[in-house]
Amino acid sequence: MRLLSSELKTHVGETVHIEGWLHKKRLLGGLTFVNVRDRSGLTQVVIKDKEEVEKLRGLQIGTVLTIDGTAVEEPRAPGGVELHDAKVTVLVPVETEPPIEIDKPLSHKPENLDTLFDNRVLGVRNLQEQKIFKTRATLVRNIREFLQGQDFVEINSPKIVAGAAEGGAEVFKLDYFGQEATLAQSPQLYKQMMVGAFERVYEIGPAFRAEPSATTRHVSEVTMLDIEMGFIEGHEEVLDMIQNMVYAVLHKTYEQLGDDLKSLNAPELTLTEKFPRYSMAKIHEMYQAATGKDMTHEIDLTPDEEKWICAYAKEHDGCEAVFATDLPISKMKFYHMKGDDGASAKSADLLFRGVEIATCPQREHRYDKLVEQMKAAGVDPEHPGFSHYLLAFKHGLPAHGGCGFGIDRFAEKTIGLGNAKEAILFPRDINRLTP
RNA sequence: GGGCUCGUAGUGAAGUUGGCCUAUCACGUCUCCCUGUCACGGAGAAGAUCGCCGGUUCGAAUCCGGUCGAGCCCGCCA
Repeated sequence: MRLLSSELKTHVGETVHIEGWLHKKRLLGGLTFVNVRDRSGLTQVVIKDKEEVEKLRGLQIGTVLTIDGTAVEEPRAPGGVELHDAKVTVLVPVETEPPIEIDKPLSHKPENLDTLFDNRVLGVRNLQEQKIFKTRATLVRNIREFLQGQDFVEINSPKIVAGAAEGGAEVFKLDYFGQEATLAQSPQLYKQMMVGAFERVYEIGPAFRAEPSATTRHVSEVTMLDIEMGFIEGHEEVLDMIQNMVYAVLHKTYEQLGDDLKSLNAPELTLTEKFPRYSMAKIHEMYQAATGKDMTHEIDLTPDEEKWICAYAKEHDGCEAVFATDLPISKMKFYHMKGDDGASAKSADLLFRGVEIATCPQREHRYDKLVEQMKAAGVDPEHPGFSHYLLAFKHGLPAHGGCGFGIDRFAEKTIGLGNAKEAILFPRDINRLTP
């Protein structure tokens, strides 16, 4: 019966059997320490029998083995328990040394992330690297828990779609049994349609962007959290929901994984329950006053402004998350709702630790207005790709809004990494299609 | 798409105003020593035609041209 490393402390004094990977050997002469890795962590095994140690001669990290031994309480051992009188059985011997470090933290210049990604399969055996992906998984789990607690229904929309429904961004085209199809760049239209059924829906899944972007923030296959909620009283209600989610999810994750985050050098969490909100115009103004650089002609925040306003909000408001509200109408898509002033859209970007992680607009839910905005945007409402979309509106959609929220960037910034790709197991960008 | 930068043992880095480079260091690997290590320690060894092609020069990791690969920034966005 196999025990996990985390279970040993409740089996002190017993003869136990563990299975895992050879993670580290330390030969001290008459005494050898062997670390065995399993899904719950490391077990320290103490071997004095020279014949048992010889079984591991020439075998590299990654060797699959079992150990039978006695669990002994030992304050000097990591975790307070170790195995004595160990019998080693090698199941899968590994004689090739790993191409990258497994038993020590990895280090790399940004230029050499390539080595990291090329060897990702083995790199994630590194416990430090694993923490990145366990953190990411915890963030996602906590997001699901929060949204389910708010009566959101998780949906899955198709990723193979007919034509560029949304327009704008570049899409990947593919042959679909003779028809031209594209990979979905967002579940946007589908989640809106589903408001008519469930009021509150969300989806966590891939979105495909064929933009030839090459930055630390962009990949061509991105994991998006899409949220949409109906019967809102106003745009503020959408922002409140997202703010409350981010606040709850980050606090919970920091509580659950505090030690891991610390060892990854993640920044201390600095959040207020209410995230500060500044209009885009106000940010341009404050940025100009602070730096002398005039960005008021920019329709969006520049990356430098995003960093600046986050630093400002942390310093001035004690919060690392901040909303940039009242996005200019020139940035508005046809399904967004115009602001009351007519010059802005009811939309806001959520910025966290220097980067945009979500866009949170209210949608235009009135059929006639929507059709009007589609025409104004050069989108043909008669196009077959939009008939089902409009059907939902014709048969009654309440006021609604939501967000597109980048999971990759959220994980990256939570951990304090320098590149969103580091938070993606197998990133896809202009140059990378494998592994 | 535009701009800038980088390419040196399996891994991470130093060297880049040409000569002291027969290329340095750390990790890893191999051999030996070591009974409480936990980034163990000690002694030794192997491992690099300095991305590739060409040029300048008495002499090139270093300078020039080309080429391939990668990174960062901008645009765009999550």
